[in-house]
Amino acid sequence: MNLKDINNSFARQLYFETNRYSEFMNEMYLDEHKKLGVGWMALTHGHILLSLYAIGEMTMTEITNQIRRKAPTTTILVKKLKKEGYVSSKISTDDNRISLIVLTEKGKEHCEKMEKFLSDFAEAGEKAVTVEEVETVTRILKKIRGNIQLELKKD
Amino acid sequence: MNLKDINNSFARQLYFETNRYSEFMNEMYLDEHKKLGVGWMALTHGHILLSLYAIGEMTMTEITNQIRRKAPTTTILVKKLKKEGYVSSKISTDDNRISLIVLTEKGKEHCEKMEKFLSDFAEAGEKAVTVEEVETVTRILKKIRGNIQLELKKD
DNA sequence: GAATTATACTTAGATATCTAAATAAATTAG
DNA sequence: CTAATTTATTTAGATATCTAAGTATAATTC
Repeated sequence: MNLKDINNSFARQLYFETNRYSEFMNEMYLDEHKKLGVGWMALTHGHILLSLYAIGEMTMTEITNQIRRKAPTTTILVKKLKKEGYVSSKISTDDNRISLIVLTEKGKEHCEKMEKFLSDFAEAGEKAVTVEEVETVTRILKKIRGNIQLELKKD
Repeated sequence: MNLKDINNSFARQLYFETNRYSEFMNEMYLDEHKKLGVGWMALTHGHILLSLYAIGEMTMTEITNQIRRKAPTTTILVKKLKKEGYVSSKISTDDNRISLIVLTEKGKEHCEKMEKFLSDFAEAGEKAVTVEEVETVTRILKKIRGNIQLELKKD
């Protein structure tokens, strides 16, 4: 297989397409943040706030898992959110190592403002594709990941 | 639509799945770079080298388009690659603003080493999925992007 | 119950990435 | 032909992200 073929390979084509989708989601969120006057807020900050809104109080480790980043990233992002007044923290009474993070009023208000956008966003998605189509995409992407991993581990 | 539904919406599910795919590709590349003793080399550095290998001489702007990053990022990445001896540059004789970037011997050797990996990678992908499946994924992701953009632009 | 190991989180340091502004050369317009 | 605009690239400054190492507390083991 030559370089040109490699560049046009299925794996690569799907990589470009999945990247484009991720970037698209990112842009839509950032545009909305700008509209709400919080242009400094990255997608991940928003993700933390919305998780807290949905789930309630969370530990740093739980947030880390939710946003699928490493622990130091969470430290920095939560510090920023605290500085801007969107969250507050307290030490767990059960375990002094654990910080419990909660939304402030300002944080809740932000999430309420985002809800309309998110809802419209989600509904536009539901209209565009069916549950079968989502499953198809998921299945195919998983299959190619699985197979590549399997084949490359042979050696 | 409530928050829980939003979080489980098609758009969001696909976002998680596409992210997982991108991250998977990233990890596989980085593992290979580590194996080749170039752990410092990010996916994008590799992308630049392989584009130069496939296309030959490129300007900074052309590289910027290839890697789909902004111009200052290209400056930094190419500077690093130059410092490490993988590329060299010269000013265009036609237009003094333009830098032409080429692979050095070391850069070519790196790409040759990567070729086996990329080829195995691509072939594992070809075995896993069909052209129809790739088209299906592409079509569905495009459709949902297009529809969300359309619906949200109404206001 | 002292010593070891595990867990939760932060700090330090590096870097890929961005936007905005600067530089410098080429092109266009009046 | 000079002035304004466009184009190619870099510099400056910020930040989200990472790994590795540090700190402090809790749990386990001998």
